[in-house]
Amino acid sequence: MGIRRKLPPLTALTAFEAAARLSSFTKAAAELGVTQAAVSRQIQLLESQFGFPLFARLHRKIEVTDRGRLLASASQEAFDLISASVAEITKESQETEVTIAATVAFSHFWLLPRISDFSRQHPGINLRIVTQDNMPNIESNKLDIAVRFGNGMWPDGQATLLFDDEIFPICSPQYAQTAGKIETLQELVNNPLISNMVDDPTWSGWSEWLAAFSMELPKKTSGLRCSFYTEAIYAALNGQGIALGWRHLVEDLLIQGQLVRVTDFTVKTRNAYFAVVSKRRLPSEATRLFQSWLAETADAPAMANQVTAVL
Amino acid sequence: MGIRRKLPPLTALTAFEAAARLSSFTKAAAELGVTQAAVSRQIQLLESQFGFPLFARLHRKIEVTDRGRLLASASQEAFDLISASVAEITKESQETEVTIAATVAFSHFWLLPRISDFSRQHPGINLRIVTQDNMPNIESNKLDIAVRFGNGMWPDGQATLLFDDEIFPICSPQYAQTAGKIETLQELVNNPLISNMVDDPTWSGWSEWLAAFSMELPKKTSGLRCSFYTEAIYAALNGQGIALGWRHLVEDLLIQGQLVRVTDFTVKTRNAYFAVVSKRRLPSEATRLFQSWLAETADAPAMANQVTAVL
DNA sequence: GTTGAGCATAATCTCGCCTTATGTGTTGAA
DNA sequence: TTCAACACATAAGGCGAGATTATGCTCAAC
Repeated sequence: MGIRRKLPPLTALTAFEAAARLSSFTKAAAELGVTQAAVSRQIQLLESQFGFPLFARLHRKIEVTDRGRLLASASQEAFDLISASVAEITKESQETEVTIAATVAFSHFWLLPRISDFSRQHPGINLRIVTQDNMPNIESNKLDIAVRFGNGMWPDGQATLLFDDEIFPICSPQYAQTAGKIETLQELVNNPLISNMVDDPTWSGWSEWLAAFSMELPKKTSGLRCSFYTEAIYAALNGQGIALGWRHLVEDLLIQGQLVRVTDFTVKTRNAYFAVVSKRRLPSEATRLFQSWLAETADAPAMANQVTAVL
Repeated sequence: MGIRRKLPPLTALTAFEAAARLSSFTKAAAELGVTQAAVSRQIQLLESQFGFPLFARLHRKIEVTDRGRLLASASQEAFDLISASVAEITKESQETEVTIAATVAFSHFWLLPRISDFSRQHPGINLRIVTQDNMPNIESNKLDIAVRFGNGMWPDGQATLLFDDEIFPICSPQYAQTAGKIETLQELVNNPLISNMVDDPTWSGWSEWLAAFSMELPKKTSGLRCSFYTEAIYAALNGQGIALGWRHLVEDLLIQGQLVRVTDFTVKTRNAYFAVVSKRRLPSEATRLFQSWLAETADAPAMANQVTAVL
């Protein structure tokens, strides 16, 4: 459909769209700043070109036909689209605020511990972080950047890869000491396994993790069942059992020695973390700076000396 | 935004859109059937009006700027929208096929038992029924009508109410006889309660139904747990316990005496059944006929003599 | 250095679109 | 019934947006 499409005369279409919206040639003419006759002619032109009427001429009013209604709604959408785009590229705001959306876990364990580094580099830029687990819509929530986990295909924005991830069991050093050496997955599942509620289908829980090694989660398992991933990690920090650690989320805690890995078994996730920006909006300079900082920081090795969130 | 929007010259915009898409003024000119100079002038006009370049002029090629890219993508979408709409209203097909989407339960218990009536009235129209539980997209699946359960607000189409619904417990006559009289909800929950898996948030299960009477579903309940609603109803028909009956779905079976109500407790649903048609497409005569048949039949009382699906 | 591909610029023309003026049909008040 | 008023249609004519033709400019390739 892209190439060689047949478009009706667009000036005529604007006249038609206004007339349909206002249900009046005269009002449409006033809105467009032309005479009523001009609108009448333009619409006749369209109608003769299509070969059917767009309006039913009633006594002192007009009424769009079914076909006309369809065309009017499409035209209105189209012109709104153009108009919004023009407004977007025309406005020259020195935007100093950047709004970022991320999940609770990502925010807490990755973004917030690192964010001060960005603010130090760019003191003039104000960051607003929207922490929300269900995927927010970029347009309607006025987001500049959303950090999402998935396959990189989203309809509302352009995604750039931050990093893949992998998942492995972790626990506190104390717990590891008392539990003793864990060699097999069978030994592993005899420990209390800390899990959390998931409604995100891309998220992996214990049963999916074990399934990667063709193992089933035993019917009867002990271990906490938390509402959020953050709580699961804190439970592990408190020595209450073994949780699933997502590498980039727990890396700081591993380096600081607050968590340890209990086995070498690990699962690489099929999905990955992406930074998503709107297709519709022009990224401000501040947004662009944040995006490149995000990409750089995602590439950089985890920092041991990093101060981690409230512990 | 609707009124008095400021649009750039649209002919210039078509030139720009083509140039951006083809990355060449010359090719754009060829596509539009004008000279290269014309395209060049139009784009200059746009640029001077905006006050910034839309293309970076490189040596033997051009490259859209960031702002240009945004405008180009919006323009392309807009023109595609118009072009599609024009194609839709221009085509004059005597469509004789109507494609209807509905859930498994609605299809099985309501639509299919009644459909022959429509075919008898309109032998020339071929019906294609897409039975699918997750909500299909109207545009991409080329649906003419979708029957949906919800609040009537969907972004992709215009909904007209078919009927409200209510939910009450039902079982087979044999089961009712052996179970004896059921007066209270407490007696009710002591029976095996047949349920089915739900992922639809608008769907109500036993716990939601009981909650309407400020009652909790006991932790320990007996009763089958089916994958689909249809299976739950068949389980009830087989006398395996008490299921939740949706009035319009089980009405035929009630009238035929294959199912009976066990209590007068009933819950009116907040949502309702709607027939949804695309905003983008012009309903064919056949579609319109089917839609009015649907509305009439939904209004009509249930028919006892109706032959019901394979039993 | 010469060539040539692709965009810019200038001068000119023309037809698409607007305006003015008037016609037609319907309605509602006198 | 009549007539004024309102809303869209139609006709004639003018003007300017946008097309054309012709030529210039620039830079990479040979």
